[in-house]
Amino acid sequence: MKSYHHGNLKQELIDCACRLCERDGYTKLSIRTLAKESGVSQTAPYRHFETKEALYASVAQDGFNKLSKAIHVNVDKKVTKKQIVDMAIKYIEFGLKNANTYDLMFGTAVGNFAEYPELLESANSSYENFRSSFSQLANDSDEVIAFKCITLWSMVHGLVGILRKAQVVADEPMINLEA
Amino acid sequence: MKSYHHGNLKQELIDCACRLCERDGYTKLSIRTLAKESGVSQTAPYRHFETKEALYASVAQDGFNKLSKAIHVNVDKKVTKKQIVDMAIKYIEFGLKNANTYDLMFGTAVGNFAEYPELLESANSSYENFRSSFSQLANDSDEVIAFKCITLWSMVHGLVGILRKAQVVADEPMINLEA
DNA sequence: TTCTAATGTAAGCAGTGTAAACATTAATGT
DNA sequence: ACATTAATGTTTACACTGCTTACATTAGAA
Repeated sequence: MKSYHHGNLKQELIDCACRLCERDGYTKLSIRTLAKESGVSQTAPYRHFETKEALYASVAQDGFNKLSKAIHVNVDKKVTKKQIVDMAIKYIEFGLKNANTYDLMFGTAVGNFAEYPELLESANSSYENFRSSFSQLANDSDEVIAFKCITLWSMVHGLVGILRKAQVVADEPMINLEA
Repeated sequence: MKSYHHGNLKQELIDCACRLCERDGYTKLSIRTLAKESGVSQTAPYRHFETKEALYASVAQDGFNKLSKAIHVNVDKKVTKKQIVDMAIKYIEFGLKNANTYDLMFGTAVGNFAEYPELLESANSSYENFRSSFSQLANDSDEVIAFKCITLWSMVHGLVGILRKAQVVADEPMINLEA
């Protein structure tokens, strides 16, 4: 006894897409299977996502929101070096533990964030986490803060990529975060 | 007056794939259009590439070979810091100028390099360029050399990713390599 | 209660990767 | 020189994809 209207389809599609993207990688995701999973016709998702890229954008947005939570630092008080290092480690852990979602966030599947304002805001908000932490670390100019951001971000982002690739190439992890 | 056999199909497919992948991104490439481009039936490519991933592997391999050339340093004599910095810059330039190919080399499109021995060798050879440069820079232990490699590689690899993403987000390049 | 916008369905198009059966030719062994 | 075999090409077809169009149902506003 289910009604014609689903009631909460959009959110259910997003949740399901997040799950499947992280499990199998976003390339394996099809709108049809997603619709089937939600017990709805194969074209119903198009009422909520104009294109597949728009769906990807929602998954990526969810990823940035989770990333923000994972690396969040209390910036009301002064921030210590240790907290910055902690943030870096949390970032790397996030990248490795949510590898497939991470690809969606930093890959080319979503071509232009500006087309998805909510995604853009979530992404910028993640960056703001970085920025405000550095601004509470020392009395730096905006330029220096930006430079420190880019430096650390490049390091952790690059490390995530390299570690994953090294795993593929060497068939065993170079660094074990559990240890 | 063309013969039944093409004569040089495999290499022509690779060349064409490299061109199209770099121009449009590897997701836009289809085996059928590739076949059409070479004036051959749509299933002919399968005589030379078992799967599409195998074709990607060839494109990625070509990318690693070009990367090796781009960052190559003469390691017969001692290597200077300036040469290392030059290498880093060349690497970043390569990543930004061959962005789509770079995705194929460091993304997840080719899942396991070990399945493509030639690709694996080209990739390892690129790494060896890094390693041997550092080994001619100072009298370091293998561990220290490896650490320096990972550090620099993470930096440049991460920077390539971040700069590209920032371009997407900010709609204008943060750093202009031409300047 | 009527009208409209939101949300669902059905059918179908053009394109995809790839498998299977068959055709042609180059290479090889006697 | 000729028969055999392996390499390389073609045809046909299947199951799947993103997405469009036309239509059905229903929730909420007038």
